[in-house]
Amino acid sequence: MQSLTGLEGCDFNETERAAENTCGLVHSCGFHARNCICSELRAAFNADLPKGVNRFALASGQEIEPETLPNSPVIGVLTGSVGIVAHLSDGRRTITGLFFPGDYINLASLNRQLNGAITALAPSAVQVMEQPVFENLLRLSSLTRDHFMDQMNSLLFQLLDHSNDLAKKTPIERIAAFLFELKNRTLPRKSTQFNTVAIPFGRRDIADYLGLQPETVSRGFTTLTTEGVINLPEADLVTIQDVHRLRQIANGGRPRKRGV
Amino acid sequence: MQSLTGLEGCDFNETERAAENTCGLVHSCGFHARNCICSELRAAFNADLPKGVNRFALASGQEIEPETLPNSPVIGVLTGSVGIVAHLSDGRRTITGLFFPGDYINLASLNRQLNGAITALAPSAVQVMEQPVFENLLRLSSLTRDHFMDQMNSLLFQLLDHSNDLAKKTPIERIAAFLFELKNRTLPRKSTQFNTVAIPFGRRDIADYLGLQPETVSRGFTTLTTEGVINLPEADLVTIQDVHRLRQIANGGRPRKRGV
DNA sequence: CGCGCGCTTGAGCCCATTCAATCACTGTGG
DNA sequence: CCACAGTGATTGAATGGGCTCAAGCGCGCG
Repeated sequence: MQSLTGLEGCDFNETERAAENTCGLVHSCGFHARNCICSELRAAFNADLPKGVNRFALASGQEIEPETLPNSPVIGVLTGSVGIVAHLSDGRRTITGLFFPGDYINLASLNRQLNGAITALAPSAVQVMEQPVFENLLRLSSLTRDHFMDQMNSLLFQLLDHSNDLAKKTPIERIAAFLFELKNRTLPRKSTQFNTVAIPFGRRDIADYLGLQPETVSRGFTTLTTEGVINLPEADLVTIQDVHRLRQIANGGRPRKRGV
Repeated sequence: MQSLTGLEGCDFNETERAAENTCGLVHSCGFHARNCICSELRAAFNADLPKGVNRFALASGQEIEPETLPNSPVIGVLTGSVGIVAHLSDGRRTITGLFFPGDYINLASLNRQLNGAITALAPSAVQVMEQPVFENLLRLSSLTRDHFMDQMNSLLFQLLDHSNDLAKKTPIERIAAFLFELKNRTLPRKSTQFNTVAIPFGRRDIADYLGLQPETVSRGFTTLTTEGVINLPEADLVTIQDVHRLRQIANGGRPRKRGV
């Protein structure tokens, strides 16, 4: 586990980050998308960070090889963005899954293993729960059970939608859909406006997530900008000018060949 | 629910189909991929088909609109192949998810809804469990809980792999990967040989699942055939001649541009 | 048989990729 | 303070591959 830098306590700024959490607790459990289960964790184990639960700060680009983790744990994302990065034999890179604060990755699977490395796409913090602890928590708290089922199902539907994007959408449509995905999945920062989406990582990662080349992503953004659908004051900040049109595009409003 | 044809009992040939199930029971629960939970269902409710659990036969192409089902049920696939079919505004068609006997689709999600229609890609049979019944079953049987968690996680990893296929693989690579997916996910029929894969639906559906055009799929199959990697004695039957090479291809061994 | 349907094969054309250059920005050291 | 390299985003030009349109073929069915 040399790639993991253990934290003495938590050296990422918790109070600053707490604002990003729905639950608002300083000691976030990482599972705070809808229902916060911090209190459940505390009630079950009488501690905010019981034995078998550890937190790590990950630098941008830092990887966790699933095989190196003990007890096939559950990994919760606290802050930042985490992706599952797979490589083909000739080096092509794909981000198959995207995880934001509140999402979790369950590495416990009897019959199937995860392809790819868990990679921080931006400075991130994760919480690693060893499988026995996790199972205990599930057994003790029905609220947690429900939350997890829901969260898992939600992620599943998300992936189905993403498959839809990758399968038949044109580059611009994919980008439009991606913006909505970000809007839905990431919590809006207080400082930003309504229709503003912060893009949490670079063009290359966007491209690898959308099945495109970085250049194509760049071109897509400029096209959407010149058409007045979006604005990008900075490379990692998008303001949506015409939500209706953008939604139209995301839903197939920009086919390859204009219908004859 | 006019699109559903209710069954008086079960008019699909159970004894014939039972051979396809791991559990081998005549009354298959539809959740028999690894562990059979038929006995759990029976123990919990004292019946093979408790109230709130119904079976339906679906003709090829027949759809179930998720919205028309009561109590956001859990749907288990008993026989055949079921897909989630989504359409873009201009008619482009995508099969975002693929479900085989033993898989299930959980429509209970508080925060997110399923995009697309549940569609039988071949003559199929499904089991619809209303949510309350399902929850009861989960509550009563820890074995079922474990099985479901595992099944869900497995499906999730499957989808991640599929995203990898769609994002960066060339058509031929996708087809190769698809063959392995079929090989892994569908139970081999007794009558067939070792390295034989039965393709359970047509080119169009394959194309919509792999994000290609039917013509491209066809071309891909012929290319693989002429290269001696596979044989296709019939349009829906593939025998793998060179497993090693096919795996190589599925893993990125056929880039767009041969390395200069 | 004729018809329909689905799979296969062929020809031409967009358009995303590829290769390459430029630009914007950051941090480092002289 | 500027020069410099390094990184990432953007823009440009040319290519090739998958899509589109279309025809041919094989098979089951009325």
